[in-house]
Amino acid sequence: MEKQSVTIYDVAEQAGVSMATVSRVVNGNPNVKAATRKKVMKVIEDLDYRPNAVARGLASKRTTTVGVILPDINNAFFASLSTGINDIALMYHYDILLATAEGEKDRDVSVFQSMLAKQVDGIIYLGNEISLALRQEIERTNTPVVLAGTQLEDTSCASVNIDHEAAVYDAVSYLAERHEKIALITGPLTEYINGHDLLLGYKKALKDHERAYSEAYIFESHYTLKAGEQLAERLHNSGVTAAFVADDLLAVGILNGLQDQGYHLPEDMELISADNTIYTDMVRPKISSIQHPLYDIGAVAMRLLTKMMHNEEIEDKNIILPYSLRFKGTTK
Amino acid sequence: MEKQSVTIYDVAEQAGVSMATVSRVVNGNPNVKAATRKKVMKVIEDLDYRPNAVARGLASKRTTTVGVILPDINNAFFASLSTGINDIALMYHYDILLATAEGEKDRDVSVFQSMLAKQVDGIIYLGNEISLALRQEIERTNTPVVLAGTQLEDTSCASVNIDHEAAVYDAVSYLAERHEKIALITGPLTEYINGHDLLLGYKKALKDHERAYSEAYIFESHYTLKAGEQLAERLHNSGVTAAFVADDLLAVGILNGLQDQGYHLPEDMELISADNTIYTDMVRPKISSIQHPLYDIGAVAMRLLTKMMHNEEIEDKNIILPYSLRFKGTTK
DNA sequence: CTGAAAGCGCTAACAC
DNA sequence: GTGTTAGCGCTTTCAG
Repeated sequence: MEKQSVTIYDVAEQAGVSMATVSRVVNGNPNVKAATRKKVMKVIEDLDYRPNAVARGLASKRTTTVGVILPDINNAFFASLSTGINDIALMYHYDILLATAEGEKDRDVSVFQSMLAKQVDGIIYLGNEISLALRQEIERTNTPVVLAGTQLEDTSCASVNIDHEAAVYDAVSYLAERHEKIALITGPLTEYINGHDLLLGYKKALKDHERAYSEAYIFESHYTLKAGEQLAERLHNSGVTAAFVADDLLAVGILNGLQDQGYHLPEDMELISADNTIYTDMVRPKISSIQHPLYDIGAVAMRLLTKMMHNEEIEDKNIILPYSLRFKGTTK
Repeated sequence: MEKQSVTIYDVAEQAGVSMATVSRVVNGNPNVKAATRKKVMKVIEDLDYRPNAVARGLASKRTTTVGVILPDINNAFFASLSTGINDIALMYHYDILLATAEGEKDRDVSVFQSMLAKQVDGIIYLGNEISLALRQEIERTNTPVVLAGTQLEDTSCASVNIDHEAAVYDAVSYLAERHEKIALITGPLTEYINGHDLLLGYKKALKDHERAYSEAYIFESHYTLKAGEQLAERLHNSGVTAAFVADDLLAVGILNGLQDQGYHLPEDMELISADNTIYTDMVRPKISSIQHPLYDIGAVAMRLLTKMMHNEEIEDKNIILPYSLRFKGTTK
């Protein structure tokens, strides 16, 4: 084991300077004579010195690491967000400590605490929901936190978001021009977004277009292919002729379920889904969808976080990004 | 800013014991009298003491963090692998430092080095390819590294893998029972797996079934929907009546491209794809596919890594996991 | 079972 | 410009 790793002290000795000088060179501090710098660099090269980031973190109280908490990697929605985060993090030279928050209860809190223990410089939390316990943790810490894609009534915590209510409103309004009975198909209604934002936008759109609201048109499901396929028949039997689906994967399931039973879209049913992920382009007809700027949400969230970590001035810490509607094959 | 974080020293003082004892309590060291432990725990609770993992890492030389390097988060293939890694990491209480290796040249090496600098206890590298430069880095370090889903001729580095050659052989053999002209559709042939393993298995299957090999049946493409759609026409015109496609997304594109032009599967063309990701179940007909145990690869890789990190005995450090064929709608 | 003390490798005043 | 000197918060011998 020739792994007696070389330290800043070894470099200093070999170069005939002090540790402080080596540190300056390593950190690009300009207060070093060019000749000295060159000499030190040479030794660093020769000895193949690699600074220990842990020691540096302890001494400087900054780890250049940010924590990212998300519900599930296996989800194109969050993967897109992550990509935005990753690109900006790279740009600002932050590494990413990643963790998933799903699983047993309070996993989110323990994950959050574990990240604080590792002294991350900031945390981005992705997810539809945020528990009360976690909210309290966020308030307790001084570590900057940005919520991305997470709805929150109070605006005390920095966030980057989508206006779900307005998006649903637009989508349902579009459908209401031609349909009487329009379904709202969501995930668990106990989740804030499904039960609140979406429902609000949906009801408002119905009202503004003088369409009747009925609980029979609300379908609570899960974000899986299978759930969609199973729901299809029931959906059609309910008499609705159009639907807004809160998740792309679920929408694909519904589309397939309907088609497997011989129905045609958009003739028999108009469909608008939620995220315009690649899923919507993989099926035929392609699914019309709201397009949220997923990548941008991640990128903007990370950018916001860097500002907070560097104590820069922030004009607005609750950002709402615009969306658009993509009309493809499942709408007329 | 009431953030003068409480240290182990504060706890020791308040509890009237030494730092060492607090450390023992925190680390579950049994050599502490029950009464003392209780007293210390109480103070920890009262002061809301949270150990600083960075300091701990510096002192103990273990960070309980593993690095995971992958090409792209936006890829169901790697997302599945990551899930396996994540679950096992969680089980062994390791956190994950995640980084993507795509982008400019030698990004893989700089990412790798950056992880070493952060003193990760081990690294898992996911990806089809591995550069020579990175290979050298891996050899230089004492930090355990496991390659997952990465082909490598020499077996010096621990790895968990798929037998691509055999899988392709089986798939093509199956098609060869009914077809004369069978295409091989891959990503860039410069990549080891595409240009070597797949090609070998493909040729062997053709030979064993006395089917002619022709370069005209080899299609080099990219792993995107669009590439597949664009390839469809050309594929059909080439005269082949069956194809093995090395990537699911690409396969979906081809399926759609063919169907958009009025062809029917499997009548006009039999298709077998590579990874049996959810994509293959989202389209109609569902795509027949090789099923690699993606989750398991990740899980086994992480398990292997834990063994290496804990210096446990390892029977075989080059693991090959079995695959199976899933016959769905694009084969007869 | 518990305490004292020596670092882990680096940064950050503060002198010179 | 450069060196000196304290720590950062914790683990870990080594005594007792």
